[in-house]
Amino acid sequence: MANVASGKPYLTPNEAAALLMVAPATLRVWADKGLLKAHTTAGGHRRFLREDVDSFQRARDPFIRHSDDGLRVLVVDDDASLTRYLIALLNDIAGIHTSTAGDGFSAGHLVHTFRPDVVLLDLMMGGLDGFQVCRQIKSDPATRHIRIIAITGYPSVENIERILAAGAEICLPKPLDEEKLLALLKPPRWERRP
Amino acid sequence: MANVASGKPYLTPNEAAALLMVAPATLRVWADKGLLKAHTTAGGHRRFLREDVDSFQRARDPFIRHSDDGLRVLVVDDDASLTRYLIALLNDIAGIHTSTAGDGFSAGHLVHTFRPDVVLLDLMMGGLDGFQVCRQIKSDPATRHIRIIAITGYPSVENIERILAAGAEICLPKPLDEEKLLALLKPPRWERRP
DNA sequence: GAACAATTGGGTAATTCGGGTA
DNA sequence: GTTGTCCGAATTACCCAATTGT
Repeated sequence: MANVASGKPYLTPNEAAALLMVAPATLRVWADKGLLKAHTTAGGHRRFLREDVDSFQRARDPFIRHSDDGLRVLVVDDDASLTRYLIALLNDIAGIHTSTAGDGFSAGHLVHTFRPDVVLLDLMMGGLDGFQVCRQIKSDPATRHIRIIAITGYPSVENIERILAAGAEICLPKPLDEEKLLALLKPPRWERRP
Repeated sequence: MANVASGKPYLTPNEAAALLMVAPATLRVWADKGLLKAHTTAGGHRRFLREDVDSFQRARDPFIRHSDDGLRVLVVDDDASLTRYLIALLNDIAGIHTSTAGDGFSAGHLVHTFRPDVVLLDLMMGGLDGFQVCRQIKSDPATRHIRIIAITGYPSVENIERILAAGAEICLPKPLDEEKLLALLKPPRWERRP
């Protein structure tokens, strides 16, 4: 359970199996054959890294491009000026695709149609409870893997703890620290392996 | 508040073939021709996403009826008592499955995960613009087929015209006329509308 | 730390799948 | 254009003790 940020850095067999669209039993076979890199806990249970699963899938499924042609970032905020600023910032970086939602329905819609890798989520926007949104994204197996970076103008200890408990990876205060944000977006699971 | 009904996030060839009402062999042909989007497992087996199967089917026959196991109704309203009442009313009818959303995000989420045939949409709920929701559902090819029944406590001529223009099928005033609602839900749902 | 529910591993048998061909 | 059939291969179901997480 000890890890750096808050989200789980690994996938359990069930989660990995769901991602690869296969039964857990099949995953064991693959891992045993050495096709898919797996780590083991002290008790012998398998744990998978997202990047390993991704590259495994990418190597064999022609229809998976998900992480192949760019990082997909969804900005959820009703502050149009901040949104524009963020989009401009992110679009300048090669390989980042963006989309925005200014209301709850769009956010819920785009989580499925845009299929973001990361969501930049404003905690308090009109008519939208960021905590609940985060919890919902994390509770659906189909969207659980999406990284959530919370943004708030009220970075109280309580707010930060709540959103991390809801599954967010980190909570950034406003005004945003550009470099920090970009550093968060770029490195993790973005390197490609042969 | 929002119950999410989801099992496996993917379909095996047999399951997909059953949904499309063809033999598995036919599915292979379609997938090979690229007509139906298919993922492949490491061992070469095909896997299908519900959403891909649905859109394929809809492309072949826009008037086909999808859920064989009953009418799926999504109630979008933040008035918990009205919601409970509606759910109780609808659940009494054999063959009707229900789900509810009390906020915008849940609504956007459930439109994709619950896959309703009909949405009962409150026009003015806190933080949610019913007109825009309606417009969004109707503008997405993946959800365009969903019937929208609007509900409002302010059935002004303007409101009614606006929501119908946004793509709703009808606008019912509050308090609800039970019989009218049920009459709308029950018989016609695969009649062809031009 | 102890208790409990959910998940996992391992092994084998049963099922489903792909590709070629009719 | 769709389906049936055959066979080797891939995937899955099933059992229960052990591990994990809360």
